[in-house]
Amino acid sequence: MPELPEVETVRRGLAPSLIGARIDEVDQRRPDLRFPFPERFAERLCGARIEAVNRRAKFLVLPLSTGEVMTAHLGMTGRFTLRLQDGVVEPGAFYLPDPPAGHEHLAMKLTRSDGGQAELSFADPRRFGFIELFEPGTFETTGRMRDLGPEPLSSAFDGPVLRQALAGRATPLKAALLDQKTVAGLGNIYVCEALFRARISPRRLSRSVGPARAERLAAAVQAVLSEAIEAGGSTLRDYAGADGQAGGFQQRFDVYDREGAPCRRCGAAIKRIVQSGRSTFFCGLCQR
DNA sequence: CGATTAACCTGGAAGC
DNA sequence: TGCTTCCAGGTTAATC
Repeated sequence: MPELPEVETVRRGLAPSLIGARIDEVDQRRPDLRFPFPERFAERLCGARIEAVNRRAKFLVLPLSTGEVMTAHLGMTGRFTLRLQDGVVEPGAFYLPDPPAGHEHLAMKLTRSDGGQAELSFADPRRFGFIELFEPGTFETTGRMRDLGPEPLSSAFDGPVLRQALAGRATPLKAALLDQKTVAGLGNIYVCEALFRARISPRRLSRSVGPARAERLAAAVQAVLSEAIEAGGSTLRDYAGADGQAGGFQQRFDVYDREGAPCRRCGAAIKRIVQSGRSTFFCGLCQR
């Protein structure tokens, strides 16, 4: 389901109920998702409090009172559902309707910071998602986290940084931007949309991006991600925000899933090609 | 070494 | 109404 804006939307929805909550019970219903659950997973979580609900790239990041850090990646179809018990639902509290039957792989009982009870579950039909636990002090320097590129919406990302990350690479821009080492958090939708806004061809070789194009592209990445977050993400199939509401950004796609439709800028038909085994949508006239 | 492809899974939509 | 094929927001192991 998710690229950076969708994960950020989920983060914002979950945070009010999860921050300060204590994990009372963990019901792990299978040994693995995309990867095995962490060793002694339930044991390490029970009794811990969730100290913050953060995001890094497409990962939700939950620092715990034990010093360990839990991370969750939603893969393509992962979804968190929060059920609040009777009597503690407040106006504005959120609730997700039932997740896909038969695919709730994890459920945790929580006591919220206000004393109310809640259940947080993770459902994922395709099981491309995964949940990990980092021992104290090892988050950001271990495993998958270590190799992530800069956060696109942080001051660590700009035109020169992007140009440097692309320098010398023979791969098409589309593939380079999907690579989480180049910049962290983009996926198929927002790569297509950012390239359109920057008027750069997805087939252009990364090493041919000069200072001007790098500047346009970095700005386009930041603009499209910011606008998508503002709209609550994009809802195509499985994804809904933490409050169960569909995102709205899919209404504003310029190119993604618009094969044959007129380019909003020049009117030419939007093209679809396959790169790295995935669909790329672009305007063959506007994007060079 | 870097760059491309195949594989991991399920379900929904489209085609016959 | 089936049955088959294709496709999907991601990551990574294997292969060039």
